[in-house]
Amino acid sequence: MSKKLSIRDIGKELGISITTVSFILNGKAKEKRISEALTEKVLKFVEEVNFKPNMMAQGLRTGKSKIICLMVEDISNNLLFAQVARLIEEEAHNKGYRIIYCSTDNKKEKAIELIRLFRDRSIDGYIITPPEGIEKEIQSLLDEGIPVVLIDRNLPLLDCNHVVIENLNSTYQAIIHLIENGFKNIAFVTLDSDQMQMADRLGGYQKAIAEHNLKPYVKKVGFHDAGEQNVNEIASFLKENKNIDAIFFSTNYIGVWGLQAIKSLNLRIPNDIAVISFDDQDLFKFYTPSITVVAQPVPEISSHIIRLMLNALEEKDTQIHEIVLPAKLIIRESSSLLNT
Amino acid sequence: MSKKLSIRDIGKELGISITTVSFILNGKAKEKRISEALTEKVLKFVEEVNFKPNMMAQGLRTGKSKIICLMVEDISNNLLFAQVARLIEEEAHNKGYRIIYCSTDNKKEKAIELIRLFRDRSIDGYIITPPEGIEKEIQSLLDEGIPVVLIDRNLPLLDCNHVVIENLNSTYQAIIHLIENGFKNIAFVTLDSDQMQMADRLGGYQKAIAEHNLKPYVKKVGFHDAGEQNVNEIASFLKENKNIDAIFFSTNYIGVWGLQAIKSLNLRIPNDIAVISFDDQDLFKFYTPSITVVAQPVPEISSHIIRLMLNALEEKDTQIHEIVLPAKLIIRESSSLLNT
DNA sequence: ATATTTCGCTAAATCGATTTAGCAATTTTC
DNA sequence: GAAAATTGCTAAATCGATTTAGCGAAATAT
Repeated sequence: MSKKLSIRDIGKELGISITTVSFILNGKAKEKRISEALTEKVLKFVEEVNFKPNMMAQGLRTGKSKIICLMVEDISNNLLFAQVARLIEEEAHNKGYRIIYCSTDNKKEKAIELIRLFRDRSIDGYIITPPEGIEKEIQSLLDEGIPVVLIDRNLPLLDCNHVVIENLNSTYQAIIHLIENGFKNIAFVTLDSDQMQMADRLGGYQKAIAEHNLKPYVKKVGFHDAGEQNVNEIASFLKENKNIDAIFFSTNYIGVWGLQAIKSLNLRIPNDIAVISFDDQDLFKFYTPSITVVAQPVPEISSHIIRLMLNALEEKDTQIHEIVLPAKLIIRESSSLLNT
Repeated sequence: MSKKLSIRDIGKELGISITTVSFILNGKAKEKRISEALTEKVLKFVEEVNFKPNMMAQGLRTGKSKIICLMVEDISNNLLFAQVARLIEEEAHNKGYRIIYCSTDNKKEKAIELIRLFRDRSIDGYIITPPEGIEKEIQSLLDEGIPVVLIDRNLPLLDCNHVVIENLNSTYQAIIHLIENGFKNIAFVTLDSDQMQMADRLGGYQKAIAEHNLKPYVKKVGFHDAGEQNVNEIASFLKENKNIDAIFFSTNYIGVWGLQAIKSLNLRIPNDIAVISFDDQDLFKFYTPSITVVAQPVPEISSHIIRLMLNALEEKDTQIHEIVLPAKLIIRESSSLLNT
């Protein structure tokens, strides 16, 4: 291949100034009163030689990198994040943006470090699943006018774009579903965390339980470095509360641990214990019996995320948007005795 | 926050030239005979004010973006890719590199388009799961001296770094395991594709079958846009070949389809049909019965990938490396009648 | 004591774009 | 027909780094 072209080469070749070329390429031909004839000539030539402006030079001059940072809990752990990554990718590319990713492991320190790392590198926008306690860092991004979209959970202290689901209500509906199917001693297993989305799911559970004068059974487990230990903890919890006849797992990986715990105790689903988990995945679909889930509308979530981000980047929309999407209860075999 | 510092500000503040600052920051103090006293003073000051050089300016001048492109089949589909993404992330960051990702859907045209898109934007290196037919594009990257590491599969026409697993031998071993457990009519379900890794897996199957004078049963299905159709095709295949007593699925998603097909026919695993799948995942671990798999050593794969890439980028190592790692047969309940 | 080398540092060019300020030529206004 | 406005374009500064070529002072050689 030949050496890379610059805007200077284009100007030289056509016998015009680089200023003119730049104006035309940036769609300012009209505004800058460049004749239509010349405009077309330049565009045609640029197309012909397949000229692409150097991003570094553009970035240096404009201060924009055309890069969006996708900061998730763990790109490999919760399928949700990889799916979002996949779904926002194409639209970003279409608008000339690239996406870098990084994983926080849901740790405050790591998230702060990553934000600091990237903000020195002129990232244009951030899509973040925020751990608790990074409000200050995010606020300072916002103060600089850098678009931020929080996803999966919100930071209530912050006035920031976010895309979340109806955690409280969808959990409430799921518990109601269990209650309507005759279950009385319904447990709720969640993370030991104050994250917004978790608090809301717990809230939905508590609301349903309180409304029906049932006894709450809440078990909190640690974060997911400790899979095996969490399986044991859930098993112990079930052994200590033998009257539990239904159980709700507040995330997909807790659901996986829970199924292991139930298997280890030789309990039958749903006869001995009914099961619902948050988040859908192959394992739940094809488990025997299949597991009822609260499924997040991943495509809708993703399209909202990227739309919010691109609109903010292109300054089409400077308002703050708080998007709350409904989740869907997908009823399978694990949550009703009638089905088996 | 205060405005962003530049190397010029540093120089002004300390009363020295920006040249000196640049030399020191680039570790060329010794080489350029800057006194130790000044070197330390500058480093201390830079640390104090937390100065970070502007990547755009550096990139413009040096032609390096400090960005690696991770081009996979589909970041959300095969967990393998998301895991690799996760595992290479940290080491790349440590060395000052960021990672952008994109998905080819295993389509030649899309891969070519993406490479063209990114090469105009000075990406320093590419980690690619190549679809067939993009040899020319990759060769032209190589010709420009841009490091490329192929992963998951190789392009045999190319002299290029790659990290793959022993597809042929590991499949061979898995089939031998079935044979040793007394299965005689062993089927192999794979993609309708000539990709290297698939060809090798088929080769391993054929070798084992031929060595034991067994009858081969090979079924090829389409790519994974058509999940339901593929389930049906596998089911039909099994109905047409009722004497099949064991089946090997050559990727994880084919494995998932296969399990659905087997379930739809009400066949019991392993009594009616033994099962082994390539690639491990939760579904196989926790399925009832648990599924024997050929598991890829994802951490080893990932560390080789990023090491090859970083060494090539830092020009520590200009040799081409062809890394072939062993995979591991994880024997579970689905592949032996003795276990049940 | 002078010529040469070494030391310690810097001025200025450069990468490739954007953008401000402004220049001739032409057209309009009165 | 002269002044004013518009048209169509460009020169040059700028973003913030790297890097080449080189300068004056001090150290060493002769």
